[in-house]
Amino acid sequence: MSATYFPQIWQTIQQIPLGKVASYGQIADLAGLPGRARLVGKALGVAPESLELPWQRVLRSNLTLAFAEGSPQALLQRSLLLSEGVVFQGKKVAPAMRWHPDLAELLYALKY
DNA sequence: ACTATGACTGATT
DNA sequence: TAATCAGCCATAG
Repeated sequence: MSATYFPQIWQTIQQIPLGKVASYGQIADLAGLPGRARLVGKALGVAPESLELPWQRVLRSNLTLAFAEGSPQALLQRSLLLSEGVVFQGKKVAPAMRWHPDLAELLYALKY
């Protein structure tokens, strides 16, 4: 019972639709791991690149990027999001871009 | 066993 | 709006 959680987290992140964003805590909740937002960050950090996770769609609960402003990673994330149509309001992503998953559909998708 | 450390949060000030 | 604080909990050393 430890890194066993990672696949579940990765799968949940895969469900984030193009042009939408979710917070670390939200992913943790959806993955059945309430209160483990930090674990989500960890899981992303160690995720195999072959999974091609939409990591850029995961940000803080206040809709800001988790990486330091101006850092290479933050710049990349920002451009990736912009390229898929995500709208920014200053440093934050527009609230309307948040992902509101249908629980039934999500659980169905995660069965596989 | 203990401490430090996060791609975090929510409440409080 | 912004800074602080206290929880959070799996990992690493």
